[in-house]
Amino acid sequence: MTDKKEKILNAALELFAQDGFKATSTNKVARKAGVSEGLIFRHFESKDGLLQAIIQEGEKRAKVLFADIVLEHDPKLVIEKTLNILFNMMADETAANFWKLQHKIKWETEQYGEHKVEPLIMALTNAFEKLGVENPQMEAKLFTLLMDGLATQFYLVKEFDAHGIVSYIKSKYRF
Amino acid sequence: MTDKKEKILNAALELFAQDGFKATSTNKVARKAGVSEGLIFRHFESKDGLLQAIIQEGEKRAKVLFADIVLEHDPKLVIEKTLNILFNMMADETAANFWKLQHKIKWETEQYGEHKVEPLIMALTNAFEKLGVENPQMEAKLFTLLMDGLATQFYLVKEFDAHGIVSYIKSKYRF
DNA sequence: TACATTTGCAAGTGATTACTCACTATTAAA
DNA sequence: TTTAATAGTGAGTAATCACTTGCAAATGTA
Repeated sequence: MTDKKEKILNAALELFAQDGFKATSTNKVARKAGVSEGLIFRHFESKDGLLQAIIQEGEKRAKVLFADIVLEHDPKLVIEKTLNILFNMMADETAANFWKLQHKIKWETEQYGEHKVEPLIMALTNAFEKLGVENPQMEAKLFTLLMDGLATQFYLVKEFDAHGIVSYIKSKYRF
Repeated sequence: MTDKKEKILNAALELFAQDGFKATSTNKVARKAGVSEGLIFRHFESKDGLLQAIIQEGEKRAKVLFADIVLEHDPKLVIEKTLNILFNMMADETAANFWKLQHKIKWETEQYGEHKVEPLIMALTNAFEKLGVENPQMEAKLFTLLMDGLATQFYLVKEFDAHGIVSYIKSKYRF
């Protein structure tokens, strides 16, 4: 990975997350990265290729994030850690852009990527079962619904009180 | 409202909801509507004006939908009717496109439109209070979170079991 | 009828789009 | 040191973009 290639990725990530994929021109990306426009196509073939590279990196990060949860034995911690994903998304500006883009792009491409969430649903189902919940699978699905709503409002609602809501949810799920 | 003006609105609604606002060219809209491209600008001034016209129509529909809930006295019915909004969004193809666009456009413009949801949150808060919930305001906010998650998965997850999830939620909120 | 307004179209406009191409600079093995 | 591959540039390209203009047809109104 050359220096300029990484600069392209970073610039693209920020612009795609801010303005959207379609609304961001390759010219803009090149200027922000301090690079000739042609270099984008040398490295990524097409504008879509550039997006795919960013999304792939996102999948990697998601796997790392989910792995810690899937391996967790304590059901209460599975739930808590899942909710903490939201705070992980706020960690720093790069991370924030990263996850914002992942959510944003879902609506632009209309692809949710069910397979990515599947292991998380399994882990949650297992956790709820251990906790004696009547319908653990439904409860797990409901929980992912909540996470989606959380992300939506976190990114789109001004002055959204993430900490307040999350700690309220945690108190509700404290068995 | 002339016949052709309405055809433009319908074509634009469908295309914007399917492919997104930025990704849809005025040329495409005109061709789908069976109309000259110039006519779009005669009636709506700009591409953005066309979008605004559609969104305004959406706000009207939202008001009608919410009014029925806000005026409801029975707290259980407030909750049930709120959840039923999802089924209202599935009523017919036009309605589906309408609400899909409203959700999609949130991410493209990054504006959630808090003020629109405010009366619904008030109604829900009131309902939860009547039902003796400890923290009715938080519970109401949590409920809108759920509704956002519901919409997200309804539009983006293939084979999403809307009826199953909604009836599960209803059973959870049956006090 | 006469006149004014609205509705509509076809053929433009300059700007911007994603992408290509011919070429040079740098790096790294042989 | 020669050779080959990779990294990088800058000036193109045709196509598409939102939008304008001039003029004709339809419609309302007195």
